[in-house]
Amino acid sequence: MPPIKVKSVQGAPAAPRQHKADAKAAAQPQAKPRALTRIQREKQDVILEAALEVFSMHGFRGATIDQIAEVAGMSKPNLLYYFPRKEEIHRRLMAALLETWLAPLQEMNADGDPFPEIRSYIRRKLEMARDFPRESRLFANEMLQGAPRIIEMIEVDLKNLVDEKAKVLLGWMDQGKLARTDPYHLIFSIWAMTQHYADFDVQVRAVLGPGRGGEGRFEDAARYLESLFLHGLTPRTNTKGS
Amino acid sequence: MPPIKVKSVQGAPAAPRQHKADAKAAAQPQAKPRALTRIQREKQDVILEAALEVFSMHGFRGATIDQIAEVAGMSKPNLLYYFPRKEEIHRRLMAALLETWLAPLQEMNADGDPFPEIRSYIRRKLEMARDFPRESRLFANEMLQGAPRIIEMIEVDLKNLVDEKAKVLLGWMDQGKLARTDPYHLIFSIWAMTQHYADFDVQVRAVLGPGRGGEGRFEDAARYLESLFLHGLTPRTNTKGS
DNA sequence: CTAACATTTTTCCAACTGGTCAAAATTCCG
DNA sequence: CGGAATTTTGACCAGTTGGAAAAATGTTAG
Repeated sequence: MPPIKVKSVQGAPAAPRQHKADAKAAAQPQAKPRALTRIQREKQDVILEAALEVFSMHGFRGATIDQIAEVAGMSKPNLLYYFPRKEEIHRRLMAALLETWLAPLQEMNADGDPFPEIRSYIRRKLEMARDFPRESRLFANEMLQGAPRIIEMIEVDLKNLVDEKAKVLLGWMDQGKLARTDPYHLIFSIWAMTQHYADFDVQVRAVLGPGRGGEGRFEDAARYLESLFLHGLTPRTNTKGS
Repeated sequence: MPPIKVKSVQGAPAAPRQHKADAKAAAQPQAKPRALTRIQREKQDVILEAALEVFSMHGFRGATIDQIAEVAGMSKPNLLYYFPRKEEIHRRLMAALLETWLAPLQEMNADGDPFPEIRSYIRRKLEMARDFPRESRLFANEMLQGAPRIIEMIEVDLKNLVDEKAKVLLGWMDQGKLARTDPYHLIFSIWAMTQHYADFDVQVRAVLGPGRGGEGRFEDAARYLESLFLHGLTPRTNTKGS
């Protein structure tokens, strides 16, 4: 599983509070947003990075602005200069996350063959669990709370995407290229297993122990999942494959 | 999947703060714990139930005593009469939870045949996801935070149990009754998929939509998982099984 | 260099947090 | 019933929380 390049969690700009710039020169019909400065871009990134760290561990309510500010290496009021409220930070994080999160599924291609496609989808998701565990936990935290801040995106964007890919899977089944099962639960199972290695990482490492819980665990997981999805657990005596 | 009976989350007693009973009659070498009264048992149950609700949604730090007290229908000081601190409530919840959580795996029997055993393990876990989603989320929340309060139980009790069951699986593989794969990741995959239906329930329901997201979703999941674990996704033209 | 703007710090606040305490209300039991 | 023990309440507290205001300091284009 070679290194992959996925942009870290970072979304569209949101200029810092325009101070009391609205009081003076009210002549302008719209306050011109005035492109972000270098410092703004940098600091916002630092803050989002710190917020990812904290939110992903403690959830929205369990995270405090002070803590995020400390991790970001700045004072709380300074942080609040860039993001006027806690919710705003979280929103930015979630918006960027969702894009990143859906990308692997989008890549699943109807013109390809099911097994290579599913195999590489699993690989990509597993790489994300390995390389972006905090993003994974941020997502999981939001889900555990009932997804209050992203429910409509789940119900619309995600649902549409899954519906579309479920049709692709059904198409493959009709062509006899894939066992006939529930395409939705098929997708869920891939999500579940790959998320697991990020979200329950402590447990995975503790159970595997120091010997097998090292970096190799993702390779082992990938191999296991491939064989599970390919043949299940039924023993095959004629083991002649590569 | 018929209804199952698993005791709700409730652990060993922990007598309420003995007031300032220690000041008077210091003659006694050990203060006799004095069995719990009816009210104590009842109220503690009510509190634990409320705490389960709140902790499972917001995690330890995100939950507040006031909120738990409100859900439990009592005042905060009254709640604190039964559990002197927040951590105590959480501990009780976790202790009871772990027992309940490990039970299904313990039941997996080396003398049985692998497929019926694995099949019913999956069923039991899925039933727990359906019937005790809050317990599942409580567990997930603790994991997401790095399991600070139960790490040693994970590293000892859980690890031992899994090591033992991994040997059972390996035994089956040696007998040619089960495909040769990684037994640890096999167990992880069952955990992952079944937890998913409790922890990511919002997502599952939203994606399945009102039509298929109803009660039947657990039956569908059970059927899908059975066929996945049995044969994987490879199409079988000679569909002659029952 | 300097005015205009961007950034940072200091100070402050009201609401909320986990938790205490004594007094009042209730329950229990002989 | 009556007294002892248990349970509940209301007032309170120190520390934390999200956030506001304004003053102080940097930065940069003209």
